[in-house]
Amino acid sequence: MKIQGHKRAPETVMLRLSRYHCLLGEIGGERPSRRITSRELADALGLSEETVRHDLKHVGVEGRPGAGYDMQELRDALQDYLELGPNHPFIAVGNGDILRGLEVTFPSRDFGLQPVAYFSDRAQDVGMRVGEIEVQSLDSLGSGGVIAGSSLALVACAPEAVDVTLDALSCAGITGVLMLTPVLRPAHPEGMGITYFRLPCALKALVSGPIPVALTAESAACEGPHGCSE
Amino acid sequence: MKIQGHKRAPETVMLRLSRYHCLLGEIGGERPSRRITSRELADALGLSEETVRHDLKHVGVEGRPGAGYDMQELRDALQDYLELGPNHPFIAVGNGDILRGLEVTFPSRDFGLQPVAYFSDRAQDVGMRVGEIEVQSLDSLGSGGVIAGSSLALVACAPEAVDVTLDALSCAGITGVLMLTPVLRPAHPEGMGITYFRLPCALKALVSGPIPVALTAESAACEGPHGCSE
DNA sequence: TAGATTGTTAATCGATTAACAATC
DNA sequence: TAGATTGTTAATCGATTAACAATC
Repeated sequence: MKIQGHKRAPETVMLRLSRYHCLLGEIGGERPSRRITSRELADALGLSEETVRHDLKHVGVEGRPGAGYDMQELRDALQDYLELGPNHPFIAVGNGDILRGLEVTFPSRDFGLQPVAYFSDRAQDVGMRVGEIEVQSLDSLGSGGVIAGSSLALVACAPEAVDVTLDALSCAGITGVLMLTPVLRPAHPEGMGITYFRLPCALKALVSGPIPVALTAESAACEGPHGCSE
Repeated sequence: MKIQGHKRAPETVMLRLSRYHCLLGEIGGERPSRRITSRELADALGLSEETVRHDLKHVGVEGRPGAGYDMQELRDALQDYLELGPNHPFIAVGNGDILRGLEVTFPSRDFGLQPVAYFSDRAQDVGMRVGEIEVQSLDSLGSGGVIAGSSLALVACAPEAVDVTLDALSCAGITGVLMLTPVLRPAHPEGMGITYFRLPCALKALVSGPIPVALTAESAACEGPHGCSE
């Protein structure tokens, strides 16, 4: 029942906006309140400063010529534009191992994201504790209705469980899914946005040489031999 | 010491080529040898048929007007162009949990990818078995030299360990890295191509509404309410 | 004021889509 | 031959880069 206010910027831009938001969260901790220029942002993320300014136009913050943008203001504006809460809730679906592993690999709270529930498709995982959270059965997700305030899910279940999972998530009111499980074309529940991270494809595309990129994803590379202690 | 033969197609195209390769691997098992049209490929992956034909031009396979492409020939050509072996080796770096979890979530062998070594940055994980593979210490990677025949790595270590990991991988001769750990700007060893999957950014970009996309990544979505048994 | 950086418009570049003739 | 689908060229679209005047 959420109303789409503004017209969203193109996907490419949305992705970069969230990178600015992540970056500001990181350096905001260091130097609390100061100004930051489009050049600084650009350098930090490997973009051009024009791109940054163009992107920022979308969110409607005003910079000060000669001085740059107010960090606090910029971060707030981004958060607003992205419709993010200060500790934005999300749920995750996957086997117990990957849920536990992700807590280390992806410390979501450091990025302003808060896991609020974990679900597994494996019976053996149910009841296990991962961090502060007790793993629930996928069935309880399907029947249980809406998960408190969350519309976001990270899915890393087994390939066989993808369709069931998406159905259950849809019923639970999830509208945005980040899919880590590699599937070619899952059944797309209506009203659900899915972003795919295709591990096998990204790996295959990497083989034939450096200088690869994925969008989610920007990347850099340099030719020449690497200097090792060998 | 690999020589770059052909000029690589643009990144977007490379990514789609690897999707075709994955798809052919999947349906190749079902119906062994037959022809497939650009329309079929396009429909299966949510692309336009013109895009498919353009992409396929890059790899240099010839289709037959009125009939389509020979599936076997196409798959071989893609494999060739992507410089993939039939069971292409890769290594993975991450904590024991995520390594074990990924075996389920991402059954790499089904996609023609073969994990040949696992490394962890946590002492407690060393010696543990994940599938057939014994987890080694990250240190042994740094000192050990080249890993048999592999130049590809999937990295899902802790954020603190990213720089160390990349250095070690570089020394071990790894030239392509798929980075799951979210880091803004890691030190890039020379000659290494890194693709980033930015979990926090992708999640944040998903919040403000359906119809998101990431490149790695295509996605679809529809407006309107979803039909649930509620 | 001078210096720096923004906001904005125009130019370039690349990728996708459309159109259609060539071909099996 | 007729039908279908490829290969290829042109048109469109969007995103990035460049240029520069406006402004703090």
